Amino acid sequence: MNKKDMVNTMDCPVTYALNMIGGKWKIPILWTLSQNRVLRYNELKRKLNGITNMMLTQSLKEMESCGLIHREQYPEIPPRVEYSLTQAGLELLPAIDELAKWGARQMALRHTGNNESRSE
Amino acid sequence: MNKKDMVNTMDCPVTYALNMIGGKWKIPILWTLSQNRVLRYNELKRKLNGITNMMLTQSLKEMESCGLIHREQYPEIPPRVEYSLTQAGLELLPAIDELAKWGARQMALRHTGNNESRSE
DNA sequence: CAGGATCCCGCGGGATACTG
DNA sequence: CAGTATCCCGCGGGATCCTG
Repeated sequence: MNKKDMVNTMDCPVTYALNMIGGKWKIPILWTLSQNRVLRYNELKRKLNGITNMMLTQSLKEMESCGLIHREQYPEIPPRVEYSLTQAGLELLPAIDELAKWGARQMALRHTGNNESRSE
Repeated sequence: MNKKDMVNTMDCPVTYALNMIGGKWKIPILWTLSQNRVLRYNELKRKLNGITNMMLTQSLKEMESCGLIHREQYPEIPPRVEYSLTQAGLELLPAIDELAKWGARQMALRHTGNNESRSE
């Protein structure tokens, strides 16, 4: 997520964070990597159903240069590249977990039929 | 955030959540409302520097129909409309807070010069 | 296997003007 | 004051093919 979405990066840590993990695939990638300590390129691709090479490569690169993801390349043939979360990436998980818990609660309320309550 | 970004809504609560709060302005709006119990349309607009009427109105509508935001309209003249967070909206704040804390930490590390550490 | 290069389209979202 | 209505552009991201 660059340029036009860099709204108030400087004044808001939330926006700053979203600039790193925004976009269609980054959170799914983080999530997938959090459930499998380390994954190869094609493993990751298979688990992220529907992602294209371009988007996967690009997302990984951006998150790598943000320090969220670690890329380990082995000089073998055929090539083998393994991706994992860095410390910063791991520290992001609690936030994503909170989101997940909230989402799960909302989904539950949805088909319980119970929603819409006021705060005042 | 609709259509093309509805990736795996059904299988992932995180994606489900992001479908509600995705887009350029929704989190800033939630954030702003969380710091001012209740705000009128133009107050909100002034605090969200740079947002257009269209985006503000549209974001508010979507979040209202998601049950995140409560809209109270007073039959006065000139019109007066007040926005506040619903219970569901309030419950979202911990997640946003986690993001904020993480973002703040990263920003700090940034100009400390210290970044990039491995998880393994 | 792990990507790179190109082409292309849709829609998210900005600017501007108007209204009850 | 609190929105609507229109026009328009850019880029996020898909599809497809190519390569070390």
